[in-house]
Amino acid sequence: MGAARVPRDRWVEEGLRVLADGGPDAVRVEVLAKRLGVTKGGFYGYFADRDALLEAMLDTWERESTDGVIEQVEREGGDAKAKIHRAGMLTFSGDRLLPIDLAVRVWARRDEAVAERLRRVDNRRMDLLREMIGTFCSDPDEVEARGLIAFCVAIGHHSITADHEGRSRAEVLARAADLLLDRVPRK
Amino acid sequence: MGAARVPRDRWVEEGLRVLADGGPDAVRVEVLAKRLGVTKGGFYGYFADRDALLEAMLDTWERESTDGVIEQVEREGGDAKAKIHRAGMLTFSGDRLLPIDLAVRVWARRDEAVAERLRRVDNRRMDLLREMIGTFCSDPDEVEARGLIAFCVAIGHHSITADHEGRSRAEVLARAADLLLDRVPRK
DNA sequence: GGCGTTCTATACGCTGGCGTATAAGGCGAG
DNA sequence: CTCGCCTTATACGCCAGCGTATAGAACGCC
Repeated sequence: MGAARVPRDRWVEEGLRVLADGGPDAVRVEVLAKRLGVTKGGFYGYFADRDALLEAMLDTWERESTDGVIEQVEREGGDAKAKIHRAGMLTFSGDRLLPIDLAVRVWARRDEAVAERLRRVDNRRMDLLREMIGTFCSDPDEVEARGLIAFCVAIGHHSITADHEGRSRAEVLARAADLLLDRVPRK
Repeated sequence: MGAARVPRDRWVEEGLRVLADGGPDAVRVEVLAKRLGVTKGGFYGYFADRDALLEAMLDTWERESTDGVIEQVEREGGDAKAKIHRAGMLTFSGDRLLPIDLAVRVWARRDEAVAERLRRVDNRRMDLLREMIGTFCSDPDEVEARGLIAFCVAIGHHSITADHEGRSRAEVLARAADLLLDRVPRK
């Protein structure tokens, strides 16, 4: 037959796709096999068991979400607002990383090892936000508060289904970015 | 034997508990039965099938999250910031509603019927935020932006695992609330 | 073209979960 | 006390998914 010669990476990739819109419980070996047009025969040549696949998926996600995004943001320049916006776009737009991120967040609530990875990733993101916001805001407590708010909006707005009385979500978000990321006069 | 006489409500309640920390896939009839110290024998007297239970769970959640919270907020008084804070505490603190809310949000991403319910709930919450914020902010676009931000923070910060360089999460959130919910001079 | 490596197909036993059928138990009304 | 109803226990057939074993096909190298 076809003998698709499905390499290890494609199992991981397809696993992440299924994770993204079904959660970890949906990542079933035979389901992935069917989606790859193959039986599970070859799977156990790459992975000891299902858990090994989940580990590999998390490895890939962690690498892409941190080094991948940060490198790309630093490579191109721009001011703080531009960098934050670009990091947000890379991580939380696109159909790839965002749904995986949300799935991992839920997953972390019931798996300490996943929570540990997420903590590493989130801390690196907060570091970036702190640095960026620090360029236009001098009070460290306010920097922290704005950073957390920006982070919450970036990941939270995708889960909120409310409407905005005629405005588009993008319009409301643009206004929100202005409030958060532009210099504001002392109170 | 025991004849625990487990009523319909306890199946729903236990279902919500399991949903909260395992997602809809974890809501298994026999798992609930074991947790209730009973076999699944009686389950099919109350519910046609597993889906009927999930429906009932969503009914209960929707009612508690909207009318329940809103009534309680309006009953006691207070200014806008106090009301928002109280609504936030009722919905997103406590160990009951918050985890269910997060689980439903993820669930909604792959089930249109759930998404529809969530939209109803979120819109009622946004209505409340709009009304409250409108008491100290006159620009409707800014009201909308602040409302969305507050909503995002309320549900999002629970999923973010970053640390804050010595500060506690509560301290950072308090500062964030100041930024969002206090009157700020015109730019 | 042969040969080993690498991936694939198929079949198996096992567990857990669904929904049904049937029998047995407790409880309240009379 | 007894009858009938309501709930539970048990047993069943079914299917999906895991992990293993074994044999066959394709490709790369010589």
